[in-house]
Amino acid sequence: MTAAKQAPSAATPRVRRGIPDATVARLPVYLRALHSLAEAGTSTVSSDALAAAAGVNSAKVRKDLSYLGSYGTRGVGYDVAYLVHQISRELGLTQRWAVAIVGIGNLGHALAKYGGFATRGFRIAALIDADRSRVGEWVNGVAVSHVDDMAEVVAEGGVSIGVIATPAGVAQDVCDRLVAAGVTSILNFAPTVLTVPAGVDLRKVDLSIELQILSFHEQRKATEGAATLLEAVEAVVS
Amino acid sequence: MTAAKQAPSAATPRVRRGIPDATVARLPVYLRALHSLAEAGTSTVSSDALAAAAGVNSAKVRKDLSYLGSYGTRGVGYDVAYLVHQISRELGLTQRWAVAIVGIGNLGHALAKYGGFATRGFRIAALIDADRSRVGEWVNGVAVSHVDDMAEVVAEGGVSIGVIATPAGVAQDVCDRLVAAGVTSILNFAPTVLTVPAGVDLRKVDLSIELQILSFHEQRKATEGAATLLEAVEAVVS
DNA sequence: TCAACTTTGTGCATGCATTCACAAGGGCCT
DNA sequence: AGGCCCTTGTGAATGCATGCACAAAGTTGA
Repeated sequence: MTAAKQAPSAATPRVRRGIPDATVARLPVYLRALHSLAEAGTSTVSSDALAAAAGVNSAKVRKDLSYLGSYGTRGVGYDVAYLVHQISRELGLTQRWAVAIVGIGNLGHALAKYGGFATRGFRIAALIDADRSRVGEWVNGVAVSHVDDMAEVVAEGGVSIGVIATPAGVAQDVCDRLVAAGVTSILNFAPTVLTVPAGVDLRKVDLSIELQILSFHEQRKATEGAATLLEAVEAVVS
Repeated sequence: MTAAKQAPSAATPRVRRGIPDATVARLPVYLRALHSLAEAGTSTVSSDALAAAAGVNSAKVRKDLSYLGSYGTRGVGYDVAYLVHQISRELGLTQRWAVAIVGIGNLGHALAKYGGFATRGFRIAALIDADRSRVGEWVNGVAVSHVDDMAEVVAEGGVSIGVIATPAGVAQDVCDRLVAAGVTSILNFAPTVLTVPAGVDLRKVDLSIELQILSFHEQRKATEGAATLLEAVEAVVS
């Protein structure tokens, strides 16, 4: 069989998955909106309605969904349940990923108790901390393990995703240990830049950066009145 | 004076601030790296070194910084202290913004105790919850107020930034109340799509979405071996 | 059966972001 | 003083994302 890329005329099932990052980032939003619609008893949804629920443009919804395949019906819309299934499958949520949370401070506690993980396809398989006085404590039905036992805990739990909620100073060390233990995806909450070997995915959530971005726009708004006035004057004068 | 845009030949100070969003999002990362460098006693840094510390490309650093002005010295690099000052000013961090956190559950507690806000230019001016049994509780030196008193608390504290850490169901209502009270920037942690009037900035942090994106890449990795093998075979055959 | 209506899927144009590559500029050493 | 070396700042090219606009396709009603 020749490569489908060069010969798309043949009725080959699909060329190859090349879903853009921006689309992947929006699929969970659609998924949540679809779950809401399903609970409300809606069985069919148009791209317009889904776009409104997800807070985006309807053309974007259609283009995003078209990357998954042609799952809509023209003149009708998309079947909610079927679309939930397809997006879940594409995101890999049909299996339950085991997650380890490292750093059981305020944020780690909050994450451990956060219901949103369990309800989607994630299972908190391990809680890990460096403080021995915290080891053995139970949070949300999971016992806290010591960081020195990370390798065993990760292996036993089949953990593939690690969440770092430690102070910045130890985050890279924790990250290295997670990778050494076999974790291949990391979500970092520590306010520091981490480096990981190729093949390991890394995402970061930085609370303080989000506020600083808001600060920028807030300041811009404060000076906006004067600035737009100035621009208007310049436009008239020139 | 004619508009500088049409006549850049004149020695006008600066055209007008048009800093790209992508650059604004990276400035806090540079700022943090620069703080580290300053603490380590470094007084001058090249775009290469800063890029390494921030985890990005050096061309990107130079282009980002060039939007702020020409603050570097050719052949030498950037003065760390001066750059910290310029970025802070650009981000509006020379003033302390007052922040209100709404929803003092696990996440709200964690945010209230998070030191990263206070050390950068933010002051937690109010903690707000709907649960009357929680009102009056002190968290990190701030008393919890009831949501019905939001307008007064926001006005007294001069709050311009609101953080929503409530359950999804009440997030839009809380958001509306914040806006009515005069808040013009909102950071939403609730897993739901919020709508705000024009003139109000909205950013969201969604823990579960981040995990789902990791899940996508994790699944892709799992099937990658087979896929690349298939592609290799196709390439040879064609 | 056919026409009118609705909604998908996508080609295309536009704009934004990234990255390369290099000229311009400034310090340092002889 | 002058040349060498280093680093910035930026034009230009490429790639990615967005959103318009419309043909293709399917449904509904007469």
